[in-house]
Amino acid sequence: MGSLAQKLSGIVGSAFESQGLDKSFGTVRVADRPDLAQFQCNGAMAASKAAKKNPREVAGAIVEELQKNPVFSKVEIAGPGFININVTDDYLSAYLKETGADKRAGVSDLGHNETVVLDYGGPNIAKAMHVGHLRSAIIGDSIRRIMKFVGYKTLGDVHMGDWGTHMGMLIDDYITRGEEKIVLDTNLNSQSSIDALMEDMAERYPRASGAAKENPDLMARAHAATVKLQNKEQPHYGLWEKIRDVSIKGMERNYAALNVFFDLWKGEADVHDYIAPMVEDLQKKKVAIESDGAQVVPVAEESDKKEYPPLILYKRDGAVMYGTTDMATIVERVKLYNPNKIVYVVDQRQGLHFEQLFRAARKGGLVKAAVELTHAGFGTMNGPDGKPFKTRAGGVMRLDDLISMAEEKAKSRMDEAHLAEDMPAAEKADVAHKVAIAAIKFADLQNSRVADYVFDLDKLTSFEGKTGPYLLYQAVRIKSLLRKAGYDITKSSPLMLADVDRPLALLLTELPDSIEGAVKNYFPHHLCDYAYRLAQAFSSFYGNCHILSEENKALRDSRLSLCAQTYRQLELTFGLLGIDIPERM
RNA sequence: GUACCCGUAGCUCAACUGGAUAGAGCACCUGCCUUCUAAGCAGGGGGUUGCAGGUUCAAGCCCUGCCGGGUACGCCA
Repeated sequence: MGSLAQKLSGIVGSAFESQGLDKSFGTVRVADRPDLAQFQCNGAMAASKAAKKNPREVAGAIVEELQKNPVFSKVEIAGPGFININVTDDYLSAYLKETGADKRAGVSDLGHNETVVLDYGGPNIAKAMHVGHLRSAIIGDSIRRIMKFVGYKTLGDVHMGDWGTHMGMLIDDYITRGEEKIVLDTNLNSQSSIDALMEDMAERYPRASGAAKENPDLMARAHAATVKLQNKEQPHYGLWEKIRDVSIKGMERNYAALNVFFDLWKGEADVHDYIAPMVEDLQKKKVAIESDGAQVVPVAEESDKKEYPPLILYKRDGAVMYGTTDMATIVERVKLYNPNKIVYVVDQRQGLHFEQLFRAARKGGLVKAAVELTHAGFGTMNGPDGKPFKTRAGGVMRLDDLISMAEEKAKSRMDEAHLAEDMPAAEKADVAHKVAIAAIKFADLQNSRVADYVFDLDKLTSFEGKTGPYLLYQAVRIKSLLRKAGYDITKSSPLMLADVDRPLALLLTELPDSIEGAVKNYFPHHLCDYAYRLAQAFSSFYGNCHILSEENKALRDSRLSLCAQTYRQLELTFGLLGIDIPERM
């Protein structure tokens, strides 16, 4: 179906065709000069070359054609050859009625049920989740929700880091100190028992890892332990299984708090059995060769402007690396799901790794040429000082600590504003939680994915301006209004558009553009921008006319209908961002 | 050293991939709560888009060269 601008593009495109010009020149967009028109088409200027006429002449012919069409209330030429367009209120109303009733809110089916695997987890099972996992989870989960909505079959995979040298270090430390019982005696049904092991690892892992870096003997032992683990030898493998089970419990808690969902709870270890046959195959194809005692896939190409190190499959000591498991994961995904796309939502700093991986995968014929492999990388989350985010003490902040801090801030801010005072404690805590998550997620998602961003807890919990809580507030306000009016939120009434209504009505036609823009480049921030503009347009509308006291019944119903549609769009958009709206606040 | 990313209002960020007068939020200033939730609304000041060239009807966006910041560059993930 598409946005209103897309529909108009079809009409204007036909007008270009009737002049013997390509219909793509007819692309219509929302005007960036609302004082001049509702929509604009810039194609006449681009088409003037092909037509060998001056731009205003081309535009003139198009305008003449369009003026015959009753959907337009105004079509005129401006400046060097812009075509400015207004539509009639009837046409606008009919569009809103149609999309308001549509299951997909007017968005076209872009996915065609194609399968896409999304990789946006990557927590390490040797330690508790920390802020470094936040962006991946938030952005990746949002992309998954968006793609699912536009018709893709989506599979989100947590893809745990559970098979590398770090596990060898940790497990070797338990064994050499004879402290295996700490792991093995952990009771999976007891939160305190789980916490105890997590705390033990939180102390042990950095110490073991630091010691191994200092001491080559320890590092050699860690590598040996890693090989034993990867060969599933005991007691290494048994310890590993328990650590993994305990860690998953912690991950589940964290991801549930963030309202981040995964279809697949897989890890590097799950693909272990694919590795040997895959490497054999690559060796047979001469794609994998020996180099410095390691087995590698060279990925450099003639035309390269920089150096591409090979992807290492087996290190000199025979252990595998993350490139190996990533390759094997592609093999598994192709075998089990046959995806059309695989999207990795991973820190931008791993860009080179993914270039190597994709080249090696294609060179080895692991995926068909038509399969899209994308690294949707993101920038660093910095603190207010502009450097990577740290605790006050300079350490890495745990994810659950960060969430509690945001909840505390949300709670105290609600108290200050005397909000939710009459609520039962449980509901109040739930609202504070939703406000905190909305604050964190919106602050992250509103920035362009590729850029670094500053995470300033004080700022994003100040609850003013372009923030998650502001958006929740507007949504809740609409809901409350509709409740008071006794107007069914799913209903729609015939629209009567006065000057105060029109900006909101026009904005409501843009939803498909913002969703499609978000899908195209895996950019959720386009959706944030739309949600914010919508909330603001509503707030302005709300301030400019008093709806409940409106005496003209038809106008009152029309406005309630606009409110309901605005709410439904906000709810949909927040849903795609992974943000929950409380009933009241 | 080589490659990639970034540089936009005092601060934090947008700009629908080349369109008209570069937009928001915070901060600052002026109004608005005895009517639907003021976490709000209406308005104001604030810019040589790092610098210099180039491409074209049109450049924050594309090309070249500088300046400044970040990141990555074989046996970690």
